[in-house]
Amino acid sequence: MNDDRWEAPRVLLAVDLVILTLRDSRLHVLLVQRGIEPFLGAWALPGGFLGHEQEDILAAARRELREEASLSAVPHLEQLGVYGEPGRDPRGRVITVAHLAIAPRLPEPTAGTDAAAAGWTPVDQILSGNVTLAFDHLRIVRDGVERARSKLESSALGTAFCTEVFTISELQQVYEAVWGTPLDPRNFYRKVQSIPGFLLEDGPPRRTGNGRPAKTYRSGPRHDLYPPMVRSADGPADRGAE
Amino acid sequence: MNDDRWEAPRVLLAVDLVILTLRDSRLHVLLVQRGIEPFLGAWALPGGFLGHEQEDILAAARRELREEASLSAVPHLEQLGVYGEPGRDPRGRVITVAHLAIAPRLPEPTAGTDAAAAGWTPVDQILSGNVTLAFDHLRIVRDGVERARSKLESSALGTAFCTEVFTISELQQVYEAVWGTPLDPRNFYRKVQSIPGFLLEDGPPRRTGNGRPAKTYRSGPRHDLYPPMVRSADGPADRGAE
DNA sequence: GCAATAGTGTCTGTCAGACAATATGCC
DNA sequence: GGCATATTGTCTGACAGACACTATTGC
Repeated sequence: MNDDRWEAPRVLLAVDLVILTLRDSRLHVLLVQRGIEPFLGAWALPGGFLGHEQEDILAAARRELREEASLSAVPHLEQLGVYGEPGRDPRGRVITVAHLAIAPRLPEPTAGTDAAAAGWTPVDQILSGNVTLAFDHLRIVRDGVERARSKLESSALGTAFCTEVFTISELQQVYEAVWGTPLDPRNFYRKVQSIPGFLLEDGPPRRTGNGRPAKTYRSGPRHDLYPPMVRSADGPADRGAE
Repeated sequence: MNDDRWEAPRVLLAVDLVILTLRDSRLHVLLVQRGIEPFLGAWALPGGFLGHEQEDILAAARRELREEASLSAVPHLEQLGVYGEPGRDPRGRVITVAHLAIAPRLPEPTAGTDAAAAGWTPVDQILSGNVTLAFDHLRIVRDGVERARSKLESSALGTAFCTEVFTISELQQVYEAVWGTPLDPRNFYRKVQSIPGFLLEDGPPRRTGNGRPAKTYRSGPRHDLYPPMVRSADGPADRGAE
């Protein structure tokens, strides 16, 4: 750190949330319509400033999660990164710590204190540029989705999109929605079964809607998957070069 | 964001650097011995407060890299994460943005303005707890090393440890040192060759020390490796569960 | 029976790991 | 030649992707 006699600048610290969920087999993110300046009326990620000087950052994120998504039991929450370009906020130097939250299908949110409206928006709508976001929130959403995609490969994060008890085909729908790729149900079935500690069989081995009832599972103790799930590697072409 | 009339708290913003390099085939990290309170005399990561209110975070990290490691050409620098538990610094609420820097063998550093001493320390000395670090810097080093290990798999980061022109066995030493695993030279040779865009052949196909001269290469245009390098998967046992 | 979904078995190409064999330098 | 390192070739087991087939439900 630096010299003590020199006065270091202070900055405003915010947290923002990329809350992802699945609705009718598509990946959605929670957005709020801003009710205050700046960017009044624009869509933005839910978030807010640190509540008080001693509040923990993760605790602030959880608080916003409760306040803006009325969600008590937090399934998964992790730090995504810091976004703090000077000039990103006209109110002064604001540094925001973005967080990624994964949740099973949540109820339709209601507008909060600073938001004129709130709602689930399909992620592809945002990534394709059809919805414009305030601040640098487009980039944050992009980073959050990419993080979710890659964490699906190496961790049991996919189960966080599901209810506590789920079937393998439900889990498959999660992977298909987040990765945006169709998967072979039979190979998927074999794959997830072969990863030790990923899934635990649940009591009554039946349930479901139309055909043969499926066994039910719950998330196993292993959070880091080994061997990992791998994306089909179909497009080795368009992967980032340079 | 929140209500405008309410006064949001301000925090001190710092950057810290995990600068990794290879010295005699072992992974080292740059540490400085603190010359000021708090933790006077303790070893810590190089870093410092934001220079002025409008300084970009990455620019601040680059500045510290220059100042504390006397390094002009920055080979690789990326954000590692935010560390900001309340109480981690007695001077007040300090949020630090940790960065990961990878460099080829650097000269022995000299003590900077706030540092009584500076030096390269073997990473395993730190991870095994033989060296005690100030603040939460042990955790930051741990996260930085883990990030470097996993990025070696999916990106061309390994070449950032090498000089501009290098041989394949030199690159192999990088992988072995960072991963802490011996690798078969023949399979390694085939593997890196088979990844398109990873390596470019350099002009004079000769050089080296004792046996047959090796072809020389430089880093190719591809930064994301596909297919990825994979760690031998030897220990599926001790991977993190629960 | 038929439709629909769940779950199993088998084949095949690819690839990582083991390791033999060859090439090219220095002494 | 002898040693050391670089580079190529071959074999083998594991595994992902394709896909035929069986099982169990509702109608």
